[in-house]
This record gives sequence, C-alpha cells and structure tokens, in this order.
Amino acid sequence: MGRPKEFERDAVLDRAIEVFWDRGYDGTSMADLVEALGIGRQSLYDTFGDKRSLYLLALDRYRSERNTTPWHLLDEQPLRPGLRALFTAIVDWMADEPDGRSCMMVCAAAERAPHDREVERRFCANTEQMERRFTARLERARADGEIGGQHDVTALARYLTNALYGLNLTAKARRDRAYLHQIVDVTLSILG
Amino acid sequence: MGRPKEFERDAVLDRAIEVFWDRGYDGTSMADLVEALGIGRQSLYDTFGDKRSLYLLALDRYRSERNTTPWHLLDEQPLRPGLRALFTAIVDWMADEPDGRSCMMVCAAAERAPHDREVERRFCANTEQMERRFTARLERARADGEIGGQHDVTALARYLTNALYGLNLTAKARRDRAYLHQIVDVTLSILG
DNA sequence: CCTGTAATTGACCGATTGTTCCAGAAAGGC
DNA sequence: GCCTTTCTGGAACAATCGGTCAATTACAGG
Repeated sequence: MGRPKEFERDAVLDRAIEVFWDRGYDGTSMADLVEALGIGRQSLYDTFGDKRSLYLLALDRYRSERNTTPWHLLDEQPLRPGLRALFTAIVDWMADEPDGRSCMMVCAAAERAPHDREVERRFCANTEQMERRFTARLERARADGEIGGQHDVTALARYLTNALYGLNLTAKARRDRAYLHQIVDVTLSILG
Repeated sequence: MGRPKEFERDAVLDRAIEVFWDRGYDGTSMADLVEALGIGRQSLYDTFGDKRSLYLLALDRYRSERNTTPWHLLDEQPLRPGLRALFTAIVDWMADEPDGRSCMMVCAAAERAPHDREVERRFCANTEQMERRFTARLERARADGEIGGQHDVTALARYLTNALYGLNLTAKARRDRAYLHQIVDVTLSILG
C-alpha cells in the first residue's frame, strides 16, 4: 500500500546522530539536516516529526546502537586488567577524536538537560546504565575475592562513572594520551 | 568627552554571564541579550562588539570575578580537611542549583570548545589553573609530610581536577547531596 | 552660550529559522 | 487499466536571526 520510502530509517538516523553530535541541538538547523540526511524536508517531518523529536530519536539510537564503548573488556578478564583495558580504550578513543568531541550523551546533557526533561531523562538512564555495569562487575569481583571491603561496591561504581564523565571534559582541554592515562592510573589505583 | 554611558560595563557583563550561562551560546539571541542587559542594541555592539566577542568577554569575567569556588578553604587548614571542605562546598552548591546548572566553563567547553579555538583556550586555562591550585597545595602537603610519595603530585592534581569536572556532569543526572558526597568520599580516600 | 564627541533610540536590513502547503510521482490492491 | 495510499520536491510561510544605519540626545571643554 502506498509508495515505499526511498531511504533506510536507521541509516538516516545515523547521519542525524553525526550532525547533532558535531553541532549540538541549537547549532544544527533543519537545512543542515536536510542536506546531511539526504532526504527531502517533508519526508523528514513525516518520518521523524519535528526537530526536537528527531533529536530525541537520534539520542535513543546513539545510546542503543552507536555507543561503541567496549564494555565487554570488563567481563573477559580479571577486574583490574579489565578496568584498565576499558579505561585505556576509552582514553585512546578520546585522544583520537580530531576535534575533542566527547560522548554524545555528555554533549546532550551539557546543552539540553537543564531545559529539556526528556534529554535529562536519557542522560540519567545513561548514567544509571554505566553505574549498573560497574556495579555488576564489582560485585562479581568481590565474590571472587578480587577486591577487599574498604569501599561499598555501589560507591565504587559511582566513583568510576564520575571519573569517566570527568575524562570527557578533561579531554577537551588536554587531548593527550599520556596526560589522560596518568589520570586513569591514579583513578584505578584505588582498587590496590 | 562626549555623552557618558548610562550603564556600568561590569554590571551589564554580569547579566550577560547569567544569560549565556543559562541558555548557552547558540541558545541566546541578541534580542534576549538586549532585553536582559537592559541596554540598547547599538550600545551593546559599540561596547562589547558582536555576539561572539561579548560571549568571550562574559567567559573572561566569569573566570576572573564570578567563579566563586572557595579555593581559600584549601589553604586555611591541613590538606585532607581542606580538600574535604572544598569538595563539600562545591557539591553543596551543585545540589542547590535549581536546574542542575554546572560551572559556566564546563557549559562553554561542551558547547563551543570543539568549534571555537578561543573558547577552547579559555577552558584549557581554566583547567590549568585548577591543576596549579591543587599542585601548589599538594606540594606544600608533601613538604609538611602530610602525604606519602606513592603518587606524583602533578598526577594527583590532575586526578582531582578530573573528579571535579566529573561531578559537574554527574550532578546533572543526580542532583542529590548524599549521592555526590559518596563520590567525593571515594575520590578523596586515595589520600589515605 | 556653542561646538565636538560619544551614547542612545528605534527602525531597518537581508539571511536564516522551524515548519507547512501543495502538486506530482510511485508503488500496491483491485 | 484505475484507485488509493504514501512519499517526494520545491515553493512558501511568518518569525526570528545577527548586525547596521541614521537621527537624536546628552554630556565635556571652550
């Protein structure tokens, strides 16, 4: 029934992610999007709604499909090497980003969270997810006797999440592998 | 000579800080500024140049005059209580900000640093200043025998700066005093 | 007082903003 | 074939964007 779409929804959404990620919400115009997405203006509105709704869809897709943080590194090995591998991979990725771009959720939170409850909700969910991943791994480590009991597992997970968020900002000031690794070293030294 | 200005430059700049801080660079229009600053459009352009130049001036004034971080707490007491007092004051401030607003330099860096070298420069300077403040205090602590030698003083300073940056983002997800204090506890526990 | 200089005011500029309208094109079901 | 449904492309919308212009106003120095 009816004429079929000439584009793949997800592929277009991926391009929207790239544009919003690069220029932010207010910094991106619908004209920018029409050009970058390669579809007509009306198709854009029919398929994704208005600008804000497209932005939220892009955020959702980024979080579920495009965020390539290699969390699997955590589970494949003992706690300490796993954490080091994870943080190293993240820091290397940050140092390689040409213009110091950070995690899209961080960009979104900084720009829109104070003014858009839906963006705030998504950033909260992102934070909780990271926290849960760390918590799960730390609980296993505690059961395996890999870490002592001087800190609450939940507190440690929040501490690690906070450090990752910090690196997103620090990397904007110093896109320098050694510099960032030095911070990671101190951060992880808390686990002995 | 000539007609005197009817406004105080610094007071107007303070109002500009507030607007840019709240709505960001792209989110603020010149019309917004004219209204909030209470001066005419032409006076605005004559006195502060164009929008970007006003933004940079606002950032400079924020950094030199309006950033009320109580660094003095660091110097008035031994290292550990000083750090705890500083971090506690910052976390309390964050928890009290009604819409989860963070440090203006963080907002500026997230939105503009990737696209504006002058904003990036100012964020780098901000980072270095924080780092230097921590370094100076830590060096004194080391000389006084307050801390051991398991970590480089510079590395520790960068670690603390990174943690503060992280709290700016974490506070956007969880504007919760106890939650943030828990992170501070773990962060500072590294000093024994 | 008058003159020179600078600040104010408000209208105004073309460009761009997000969004909608509409005529036409392309498919599926009959 | 036709009809219905959906998608497309471009023109068009009022509103707003950052920025400028010219006329007017107000002070300082003579």
